[in-house]
Amino acid sequence: MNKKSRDNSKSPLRMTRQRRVILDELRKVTSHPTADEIYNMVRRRLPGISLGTVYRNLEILSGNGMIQKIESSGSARRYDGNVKIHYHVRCVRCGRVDDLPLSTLPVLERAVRKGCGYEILGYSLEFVGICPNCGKLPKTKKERQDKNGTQRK
Amino acid sequence: MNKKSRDNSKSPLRMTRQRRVILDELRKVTSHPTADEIYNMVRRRLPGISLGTVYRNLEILSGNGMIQKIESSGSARRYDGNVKIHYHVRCVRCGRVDDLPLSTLPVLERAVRKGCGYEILGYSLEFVGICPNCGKLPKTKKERQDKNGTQRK
DNA sequence: TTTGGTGCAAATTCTTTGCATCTCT
DNA sequence: AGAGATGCAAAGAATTTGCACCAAA
Repeated sequence: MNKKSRDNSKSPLRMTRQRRVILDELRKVTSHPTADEIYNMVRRRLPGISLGTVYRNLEILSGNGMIQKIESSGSARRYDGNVKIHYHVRCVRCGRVDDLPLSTLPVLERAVRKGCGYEILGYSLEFVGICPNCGKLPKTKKERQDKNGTQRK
Repeated sequence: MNKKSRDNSKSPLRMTRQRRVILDELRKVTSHPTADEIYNMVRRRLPGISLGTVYRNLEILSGNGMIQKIESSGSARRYDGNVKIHYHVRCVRCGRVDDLPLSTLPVLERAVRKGCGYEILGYSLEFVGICPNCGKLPKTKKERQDKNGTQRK
């Protein structure tokens, strides 16, 4: 984790065709695709690419701050070509992730830095809800069963 | 799996020995164990229990609001016997999760409910940092490579 | 009794890796 | 040239599930 600015022990990022196309495809959409979805998007342009390469590149690109990893509620990891700080809502039914029009948020970290013993690096915040599409559908079997689920709020 | 309060279509939760012991063990600790760790804790009392049963019960218990699921940063799911609302810090190095002495937090949801199209159910918030133990150790190989990582803050 | 629960093992899903071969810079 | 990247396939880790038998209520 760190810095391009201060780490000169690293070679520069090599821009292979695969890497360029992955980055390009990811920047074209706002759908926060999973690795597999990206694989399929990229495959239209580079039929021979492998899923492993997609995973490796997503890891490298996010490691370099060129894309953003969105990992949370137990489901498949998603990626975001938009690196600016912003927040997401995840649909508990279909897993879809959307951006939130939330400009600023209170500095949560300050409240935490006091005596918890950890060196706080940041926080991850994600809203959960039901997307417009799923809102129209009846509840899933699992939801009917679930009285409470992961505690939220 | 389900309702006690408002859903009368469901049978009440049957308290099997396995379920009772899992709940009991989980309530004894504050370490936010993973399913596998819970499996090992429970096994000391019920040597014949299977991991599948542990998973099934953790799912049912959290579905009934009797325990809390903590799922986030891509690593193994963890469980918390403390159902009261509180927040966690996760160590980015060792994955350990601790409670945070954070009393209240601003009502984040209000800011979001406006036009995002979702029916907001809540949010999940987790702090990330380096725990006291890991703070003493040198960086991992992975950390040295990672110039940025999942965007946070 | 009867309905849900259990143990076991196999199956899934998502992600990572070893290795021989290529290819950017 | 040579570090780093790729494709392929196999390996992993975490979690879920089918099924025949068992046990709470």
